[in-house]
Amino acid sequence: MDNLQARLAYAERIAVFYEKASGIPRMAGRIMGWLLVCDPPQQNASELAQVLSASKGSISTMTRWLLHIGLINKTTIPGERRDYFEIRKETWADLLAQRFKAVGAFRELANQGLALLTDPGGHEGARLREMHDLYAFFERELPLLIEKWRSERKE
Amino acid sequence: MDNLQARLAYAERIAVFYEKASGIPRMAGRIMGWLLVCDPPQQNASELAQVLSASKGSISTMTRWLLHIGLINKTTIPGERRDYFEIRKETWADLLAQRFKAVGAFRELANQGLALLTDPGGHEGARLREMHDLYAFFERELPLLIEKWRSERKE
DNA sequence: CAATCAGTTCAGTCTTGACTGAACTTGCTG
DNA sequence: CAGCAAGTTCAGTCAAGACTGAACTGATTG
Repeated sequence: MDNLQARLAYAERIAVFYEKASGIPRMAGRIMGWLLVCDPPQQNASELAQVLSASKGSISTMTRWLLHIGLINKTTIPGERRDYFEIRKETWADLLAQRFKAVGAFRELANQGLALLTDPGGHEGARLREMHDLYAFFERELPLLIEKWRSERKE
Repeated sequence: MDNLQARLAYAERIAVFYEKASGIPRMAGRIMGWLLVCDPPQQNASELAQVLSASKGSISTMTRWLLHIGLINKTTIPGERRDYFEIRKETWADLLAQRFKAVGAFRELANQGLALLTDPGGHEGARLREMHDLYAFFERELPLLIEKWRSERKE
């Protein structure tokens, strides 16, 4: 690989970005960033630890977490001890779909708030009704958008 | 107010939720939560500090921050020293619109990654191209969705 | 002008959680 | 079976940043 340093810097940039935007642990972001630009696209834990200057411990913890939330795949070649990690196909759409699920929870929270008010339908409830209606709107529309993306993609 | 305790518990729940979902500081979330259900909807700093059992310092810091990102309004009654805070109208749509701007940055990041590859159009670049295309799609569609919401709302 | 009230700033405390390193488990290989 | 390589677990360290409390600024009022 010719530009190792540049690719490492890129992984770091991805990590910082995801940390800011979604609170993803720095090291998990580094792994994701590196798996986006490394060659070959499959890497084992030792390689990750070495190239990212990280302990095996944090690689283990973070890969397990990334597996759990479905951002990466673990593939084992039969007859080999090593586990290989790679970016999952469809990762991004799935990630967004999952993130969007929080919208429903917010809509529900707004409901619970309205239930506390003396007059939910009146002036007092206007703040929460606006919140509720917006989240309900997006709860309805966002899955359609993902669907649209998936069908556009297939063509 | 009859159910002060219940409303406080609600503010706390909102705070925890926003902390998990968006990394918003706990106290800022409490203020938001309380401003959603308090009566009257305007509250000054001392009231907030007292009801939320917080120091004036953190109320000051967090209200400034909430003002900065546009979630609340500060209104001063002429001839009064006190500042009153309240949830901004249109807060939620603005908040989402702002959050969605990050999507453009991600699309751009994917571009930068592709520029690092030897053969961006080939097999090696497939991971980043998928990321790029998805974010580009949402960068295009999400503003339309907010627009749709705003026009539906006006009716 | 003294007294008080509303709010800001800032140094210090405390908590949380990411990360390391070492001990441990597991499975392959000669 | 001994030795080694891959990975996991966990106790301990460290840093970031949320929050407090006290000192401060500035405005109002008697």
